[in-house]
Amino acid sequence: MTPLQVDFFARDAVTVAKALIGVRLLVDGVGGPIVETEAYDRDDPASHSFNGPTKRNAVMFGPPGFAYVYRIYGAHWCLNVVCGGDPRGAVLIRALEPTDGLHAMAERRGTSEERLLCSGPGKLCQALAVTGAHDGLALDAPPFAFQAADSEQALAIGPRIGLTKAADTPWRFGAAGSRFLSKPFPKGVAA
DNA sequence: ATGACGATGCACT
DNA sequence: GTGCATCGTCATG
Repeated sequence: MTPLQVDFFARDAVTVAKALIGVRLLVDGVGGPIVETEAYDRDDPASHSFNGPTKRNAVMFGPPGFAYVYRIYGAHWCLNVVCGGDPRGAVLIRALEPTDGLHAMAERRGTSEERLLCSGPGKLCQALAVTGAHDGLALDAPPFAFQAADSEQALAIGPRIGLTKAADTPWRFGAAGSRFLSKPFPKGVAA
C-alpha cells in the first residue's frame, strides 16, 4: 500500500477526481476503495470557492492536500479534498466500497446493508464518522489515510448530481459497473 | 434581523 | 418516480 503524496492533490480538480477512483480511503482505519467522485474546478460556478473566501470555505483558499468538510441541507456532512488552481478546486468524495471496519460503519449508519453504507456523500461521512471537526485537517496524516490504487480503473463519466448551476458539466467520475455508486451512470464507459 | 437556498437522504406513492 | 424535512451559511436591509 503506497500512501498518496501531497503532490497528488496539488493538480486540477478534474485530474484528481479521476485519479482518486480506486484509491483506498480510510478514516481511523474505516473505509475502502473510492468508487465515485465529483470535480469542482476553479471558474466553476458550482464550486464553493467561486464567490471568494467566506468563513465556511476558508480551507479552500489554503494549500492543496487538506480536507474541506461542510454541512448540507442542515443535516448531512460532505467530504472534499482541496486541489490546485487559483481559486482552488476541490473533489467531492461521493461513494466508496465498504471493506474495512464494516461493523463500525453498520453501527453508525444503522443498517448492515453494505450497498447502503457509503453510497452517497452524506452516508459516507456518517459511516466514516467524518464531521466538521475534520474540516482543515491534512490528508496525509491521521486520521486520514489515502492508499494508491492497485490497478487502472475503467472510468464511468457523467453529469454531477444535485446541482442547479453548471448542472450539465460532465465532471462526475466513477468505477464503471460498481454496485456501490450513489446512482448508476447514465451510460457506458470511457477512459 | 431576516429570508433564500442548498454538492442529500429517506419515506412514501 | 415524487415530496420534503431541516438548519447553517450567506446576502441583503
